[in-house]
Amino acid sequence: MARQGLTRAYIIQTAIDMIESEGLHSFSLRELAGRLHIKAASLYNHIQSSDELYTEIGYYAISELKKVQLSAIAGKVRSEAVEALADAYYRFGKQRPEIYKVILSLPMVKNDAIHKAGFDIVEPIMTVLGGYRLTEEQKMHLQRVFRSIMHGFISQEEAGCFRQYPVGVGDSCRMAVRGFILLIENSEKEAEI
Amino acid sequence: MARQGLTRAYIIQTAIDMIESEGLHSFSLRELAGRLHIKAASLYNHIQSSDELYTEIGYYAISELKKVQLSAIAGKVRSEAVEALADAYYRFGKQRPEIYKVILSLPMVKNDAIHKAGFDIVEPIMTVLGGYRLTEEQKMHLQRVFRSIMHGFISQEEAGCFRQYPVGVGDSCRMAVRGFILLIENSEKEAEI
DNA sequence: AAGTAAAACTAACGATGTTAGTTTTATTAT
DNA sequence: ATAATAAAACTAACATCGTTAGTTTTACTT
Repeated sequence: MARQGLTRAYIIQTAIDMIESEGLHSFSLRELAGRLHIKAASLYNHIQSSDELYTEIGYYAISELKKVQLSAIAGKVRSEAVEALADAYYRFGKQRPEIYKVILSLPMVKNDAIHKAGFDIVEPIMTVLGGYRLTEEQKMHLQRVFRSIMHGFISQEEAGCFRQYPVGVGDSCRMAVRGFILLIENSEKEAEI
Repeated sequence: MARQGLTRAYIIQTAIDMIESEGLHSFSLRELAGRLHIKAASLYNHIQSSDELYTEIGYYAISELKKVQLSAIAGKVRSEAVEALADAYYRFGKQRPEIYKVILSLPMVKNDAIHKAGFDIVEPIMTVLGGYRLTEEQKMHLQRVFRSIMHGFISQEEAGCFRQYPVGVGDSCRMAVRGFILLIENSEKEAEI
């Protein structure tokens, strides 16, 4: 039964839907095939391997994350932009944790297209940092600091590492962002000398 | 062949050695059993499940991480202690990445003993923060900020997310710690008012 | 109407964690 | 020293996983 209308894009989207609704850990090629009313082996007519599928899903996640970040900083600059960016990042990780996890599983070692994805991750924060008077080297460092803070909060909260104390994690995160802004402003002063 | 001298502790230690030397992803109960010269099914005379084994390994990793942190801050206070703590944390994650990964896979949802492990993770940074004039709530937030920064750097560098720019990741991390210290000092001023 | 290529199928392989039931060993009690 | 017991090994099997090989069916092209 060579069914028509079963495209690669549709398969990937179905996989994304399943991962978002039922979790990454319970996802398998056989479940995906079942949802598409085909056998698992038939998937290999559309994809080369499960790695390839996860890579595609990772690309999707990165582009979604980039999208919410760019729309969050639209029309904003400096500290206001930083706060909006952080808020968008945090909300994405909290609202779509399963898809977010896929990003990290991306084999960044690989070549070609992954390079592009790497810049998609970096672009929003680099744009915001462009609003400050900083050297290129400072921007490279600060971009990493921002991503570390945000990823640290998201992944640890998701893992349940932040349950110990009765204070809101969102508040903790905003405090971290305040510290990050302090660091940017401090770096700006150093750059002026 | 009911071999003598095959204790639960020895099995766990063997698993740790294997994970550290050959990586978490290539570890399996059958490989572990092979190294111990028994069959995989026989492992179940000593452990209840692979989850239990990973939990034990996670406890080990947490205690090791706590150890290096506590020895790093011995005799130090305030910013010097923060920097030493961060340095020890970063080095641990970099030198023992496979074991570090197990910590996060710990099912923090669970009850009882995991609670203790949670406090082992928090204790060193809370000790250092004790050297500042901060409210309890500030300490709770700042402890999370510290852990997020450190975990963010370690896990993203390990995942290869920091390959884009030709500046040292260690330098980026030290910059983040400087920002964290700025945030602490800033919080201290607010607490005094 | 015949040919071709895409896309489905069945069947199987090796690996994973795990369980049930059996046999061996080491220690304890008689 | 011998018999009983409990611990710890065994074999065999199950379901699930990703994946491959080879076959059959479908839909489009000539």
